[in-house]
Amino acid sequence: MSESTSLRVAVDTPAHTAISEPLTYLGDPALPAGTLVRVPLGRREVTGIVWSAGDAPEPGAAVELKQVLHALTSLPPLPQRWLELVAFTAAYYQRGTGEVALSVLPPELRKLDDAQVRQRIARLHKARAAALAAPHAAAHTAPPLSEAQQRVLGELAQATSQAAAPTVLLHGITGSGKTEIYLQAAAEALAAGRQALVLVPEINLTPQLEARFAERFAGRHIVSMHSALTPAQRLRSWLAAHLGLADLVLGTRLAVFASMPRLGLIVVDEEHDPSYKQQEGARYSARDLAIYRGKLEGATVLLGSATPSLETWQRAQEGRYLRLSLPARIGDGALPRVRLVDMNQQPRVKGGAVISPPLLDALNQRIACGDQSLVFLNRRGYAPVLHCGDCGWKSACAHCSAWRVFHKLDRTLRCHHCGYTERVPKACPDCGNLDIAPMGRGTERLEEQLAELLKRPDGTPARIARIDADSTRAKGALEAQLGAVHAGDVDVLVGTQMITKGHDFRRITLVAAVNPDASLFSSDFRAPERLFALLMQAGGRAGRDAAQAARSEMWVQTWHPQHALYAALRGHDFDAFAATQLEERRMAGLPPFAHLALLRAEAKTAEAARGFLQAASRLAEADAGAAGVTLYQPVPTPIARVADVERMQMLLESPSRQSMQHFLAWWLPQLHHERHARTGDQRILRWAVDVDPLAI
DNA sequence: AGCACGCCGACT
DNA sequence: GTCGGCGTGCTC
Repeated sequence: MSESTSLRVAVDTPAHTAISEPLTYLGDPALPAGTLVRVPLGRREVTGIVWSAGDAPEPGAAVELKQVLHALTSLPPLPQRWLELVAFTAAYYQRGTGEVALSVLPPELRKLDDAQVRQRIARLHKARAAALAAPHAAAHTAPPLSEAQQRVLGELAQATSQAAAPTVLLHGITGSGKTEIYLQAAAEALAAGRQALVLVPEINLTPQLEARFAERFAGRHIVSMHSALTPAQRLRSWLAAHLGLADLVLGTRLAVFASMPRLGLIVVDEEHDPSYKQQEGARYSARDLAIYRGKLEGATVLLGSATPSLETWQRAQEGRYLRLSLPARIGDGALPRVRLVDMNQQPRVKGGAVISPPLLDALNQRIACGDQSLVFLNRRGYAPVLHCGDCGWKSACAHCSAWRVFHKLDRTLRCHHCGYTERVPKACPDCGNLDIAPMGRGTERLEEQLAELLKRPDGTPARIARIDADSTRAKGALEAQLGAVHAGDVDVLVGTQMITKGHDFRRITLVAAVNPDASLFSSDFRAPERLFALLMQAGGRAGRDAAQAARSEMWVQTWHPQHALYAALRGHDFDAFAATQLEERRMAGLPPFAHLALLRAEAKTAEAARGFLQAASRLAEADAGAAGVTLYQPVPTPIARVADVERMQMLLESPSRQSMQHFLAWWLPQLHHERHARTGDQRILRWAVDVDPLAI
C-alpha cells in the first residue's frame, strides 16, 4: 500500500454495542467508497465496506488506528445509491450501518479473497456469453390485452414520462391480469436498457413467477434471490445483478437490497403481505424500502394487490401514489359468489360443529361433478389443546405461555413456539383420568372428519390432501402435493393459509373458510385487515378458469354473519371495507394516521424486562413529550414467555414520522448504558426496537 | 456475536 | 501443580 489516509469502513459490529457508525481505519486513499475490504477488528479479521474516504479521524478517539489489510479490487465497488439505501435503512430501523450492510450481502462473499472473486466473475461472464451464443426458444408474445389492461398501461406510461420515479398502486382483483402489467412494465424497463426487480412475498411463489418471466423474456438473463438458495447460487445471482449481467431479479424481501447498477423498475407483488416485514435483526419493511429506493434510483415502483395495505391505500387516496385499477377478471369471469353460513342456525354438535350440513352438501356436490374444493383452517395439528374433563388439566408448555398442540399422526404434544415435544400421555398427568380429550380443531382433525363425511359418487371415500407446514416439511413435498391437485388426483384440499397464496388451481370451484371468526375480535388492530385480505385471496382460488367462474363459490362459516367485514366481503367491496377501517384508525389514532415503534425487552424474569423498560421510560420522560412522542406502559407481549424467556414491550406513538425518528435517534444510544447498569437476575438478555411494527 | 482474559474445582 | 468451567468486557 503506497500511502495511507484514514478511511471510514463499515464492519459488522454487534447490534447491542453502541458502535453503529463505520469505524476509522488507515488505508489507501484511492480505494473508492463501496469497496469490500478485510480489516482487523479486536482479535479478529473481518470483512468491511469502505463507506467514505478521506475522513479525518474522530477527534478525541484516542485509539491507535489500524490498517486496512486487503481490498477486493476485482469486485466493482457497491454503487453510491446502494450505500445510501443501506445507510437509510440502518438509521430508520435503528441498527448499525455495517450490521445492515453485511447482513444483506451474500454470506459467501465474506469468505472469498480477491482472486476467488475474480474467478467467480470471470466464470459468470463466460456462462453469459455461452448462453447468448446458444439458440434459445422464442420469447412468448404478449396475449391480447383487455381494455382495462390497455388503459392501465397507458396511464402507467404517461406517469413514467411525467414524474421521475412515480410510485404506483396497481389495485386489481385476483385474476384481473396484474402479472401481465408487471411483464409489460418490465419489458419497457428492459427496452430502455435498465434492470427490473420483482419482489414476491414467499419463496413458494418465485418458481411460478420465474416461469412466467422466463417464457416472456427468453434470452434475457433472469436470476432469483431468496433464502432457500444455496450459498453458491446466492452469490452467483447477486454477482450477476451487481455486474449488470442480469436484466431481471426476482426475489423475496431480501432482494430489495440487490445491487443493481441500472435499476429502472421495482415491482412489489401482493404489497400488503406481512412477509415483507423482516421480523428479526433490522426489522425493515421491504415494501417501504422499495418505495424509498425507487426515489433514490429514479425507478418506477409498482405496488400490486387486490387488497392493498391501508397505509398504501391511504397514500393513494391522498394522491401521493398514483392509483390504477383493474376492476374485473380477465374474460369478464365472475367473482365467486360469497355465501355466509350462520352457525347460530346450525344444529349443535358435541364439541362444536365443524362442517355445517349445507357446506357438507355443497362439498359433496362438487365431488360428484368432478370439481375440486379447498377448505381452509388457519391452525395446524389435530387440536390446539388437550384437556382433562375431571380436573381441568390442559396441555400447557412448560417453557412458554402457550398450549402444546396435539398432533395425532405421530401421537405428540408439540409447542409451536419453542418446539418442545413429548409423546401424548395416556392419562391425565395431574389426576390419572384416562379420558383426556382434544379441544378445538386443526387441519389434521379437519382432514380426518372430512374423510369420514365426504364420499365419491361410487361410494368410495373422497380423496383429500392436506397442505400445511407439517405435510410439506420434506423437501419437494409441497411440489408433489400441488402436482397431485393439478393432476386431478384430489377432490378436496385442506390446509392452512399456505394454500391461499398465489397457486393457480384450475379446477377449484369452491373455497370454504371453516372458522375465521377469531380474527374479528382480536386485540391486534390489523387483524381485520389481514382477515379481509386472506379471505379475498382465498376466494380468488375459486373459478380461476373462466368457464367455471360462474358457478364458483366462497363459503364462510361464521357466528357473526352481520359483521361489516363479511358484508364487504360479500360484495367484494374493498373500497367500503377500507373506508370503514380507515375511519376507525383515524378515530383511534393508529397507522396510517400515527407512527408507531415498539421497544421490546427479554429477560429471565418479567420484572427484569419491565424494570429495563421503565428505566428507559424514565430516561425519556422529559424529552418524549416535547418531541411529540407518547410512551405507553410496558406490557407483556402476546405470548409472554417463550423458551423460558420473559418478553415485555412498550409502545411509542407519534403523529409525525420525523418526530419519532429524531426521538429514537436521541433515546436509543442511551439504552446501551442502561443494559450495562443491571446485574444478576435483573439483567436484560436482549432489547430491540421495532419501527413501524406490524402487530402490537 | 465472537473471542480472550480471569479467577476457582477435579484430574494426569 | 494445570486443564477448563463460563462470568465479564472489548472491538477503530
